[in-house]
Amino acid sequence: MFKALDPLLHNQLRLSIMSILISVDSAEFSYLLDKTEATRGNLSVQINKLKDAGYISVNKSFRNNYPLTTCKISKKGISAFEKYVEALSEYINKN
Amino acid sequence: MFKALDPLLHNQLRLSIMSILISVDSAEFSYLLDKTEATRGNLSVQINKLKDAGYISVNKSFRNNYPLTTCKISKKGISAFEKYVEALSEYINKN
DNA sequence: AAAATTAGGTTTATAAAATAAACATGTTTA
DNA sequence: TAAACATGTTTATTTTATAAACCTAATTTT
Repeated sequence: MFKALDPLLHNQLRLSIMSILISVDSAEFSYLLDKTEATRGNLSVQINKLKDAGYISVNKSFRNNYPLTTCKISKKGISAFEKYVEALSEYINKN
Repeated sequence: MFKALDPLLHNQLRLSIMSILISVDSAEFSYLLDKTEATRGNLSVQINKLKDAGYISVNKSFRNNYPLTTCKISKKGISAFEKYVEALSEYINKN
């Protein structure tokens, strides 16, 4: 009756990250920090979980001598997100 | 930017329970067990959390000599559910 | 030029939550 | 009357989320 909800997406911070990434080309760590209002530690952990799942790719470089981490959603991430939204609609569309 | 997601509702089993209860007058423990496919232990725990939050009321009686637990969503539960759905739509409506 | 502060994260330790397994209590059936 | 069933509850374990502490290097302040 109820489809499973991808546990990786069914978390507020990770869902926020994915929600942002799905509507931009890519986003910097600081941008995600600002938009999600998470702590740096938590953001770092959740970014890595999404990366490990292959839902996003993470690029590390330097800008003005400072480390710069940039995230981008992957095809797999997009389809997981879409699937999650579809599954969820089963729960919340009280038909 | 992102509204908080009521942690009580942001759980697959509790959300399933609420999703069922919002569309029926009341539901028995066994019915919820069947529809959610949860274990009895997990269902029991989550029902109690929803009850403690005032999102549902729980009635205990007997039928054919066996215990019978019946659940019903409350006004508070309905509005929490609606609020949750609204908050969630912020995350998943990639506008 | 040392000390303090900022930038940009990561790692680790703790707290909270989810879940299954074990238990409880009574009932029915072989 | 012993085994199996019905209906949950409690407890113990595993998983997860999160914040605090830490790290490295760059920059600013005194």
